[in-house]
Amino acid sequence: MKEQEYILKNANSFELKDIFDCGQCFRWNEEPDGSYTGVFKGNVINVKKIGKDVCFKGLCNGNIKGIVEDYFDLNRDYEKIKHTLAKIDKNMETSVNHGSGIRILNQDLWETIISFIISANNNIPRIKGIIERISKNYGDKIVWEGKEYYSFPTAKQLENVTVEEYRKLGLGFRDIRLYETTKMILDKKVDLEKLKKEPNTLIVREELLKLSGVGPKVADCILLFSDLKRFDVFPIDVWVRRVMNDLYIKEADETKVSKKRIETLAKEKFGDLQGLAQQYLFYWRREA
DNA sequence: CTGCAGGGGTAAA
DNA sequence: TTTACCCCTGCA
Repeated sequence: MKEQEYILKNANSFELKDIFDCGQCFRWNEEPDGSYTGVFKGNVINVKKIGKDVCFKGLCNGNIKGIVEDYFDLNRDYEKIKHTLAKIDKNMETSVNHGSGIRILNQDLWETIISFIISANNNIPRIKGIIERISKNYGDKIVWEGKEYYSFPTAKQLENVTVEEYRKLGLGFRDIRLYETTKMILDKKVDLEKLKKEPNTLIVREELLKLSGVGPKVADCILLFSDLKRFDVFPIDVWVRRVMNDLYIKEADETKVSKKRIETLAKEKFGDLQGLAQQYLFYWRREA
């Protein structure tokens, strides 16, 4: 672990609030100076926006430039993506403008699976608290600038954690799901390394659905927000259902709209960019 | 202060 | 297709 710094000059499509508040991640916290500090893949990084430049600094287990280029998806042309989406219709133009600084992070697959299992029927403050407690109890301590941080535990580190211990950390009915999924992954009933190599999104999705606590919505979130990085998925939660109904379907009762109908609509409207479209729409609607 | 609905879904009936 | 599920928060 080495203290390092990297400055990305003249960044476009990169706003801290948009990236960290758009619902994709749970381990970034705002500092008094407006920067954010987070722990990912064993690194502790602080990100600060200075004018149009982005300053990354922290403790890294490799070269910081490579690490943040990968994690923050810096090599993808978001300007082009936004332009394409904004041309679809007025709604997309508005939502893309609202979340113009969004980047879809390449988060660790294992951590993303566990995090989104915890997210089921739950709210963000509580999800963040649970993940923090899991990390503090079972992850590795990292000290940087006098403060303690904890890496997200590996599957191996959770191997002997009991359902009761999870319950004490506030997981509620998700305790058994975490326990079973950890076991399935350790036993390679679902092989995460194989998943990363599988090009067919539908096959990966089927595999993820085998995990306890992973249903359609959580599976799609994992596909989109982890380093599996699939944009041809459309996670449908209450907010996305709401925004899609308000903009395009206009049923009196949005809960009556079938998932199938929303999925079909998303595919024909947004095609292979539907995952990104979902994120702009979701973020826009939730903040409205 | 007590009571109760509901939250970024899943699994079982 | 409907319902219960743990825990916390907001609000009547």
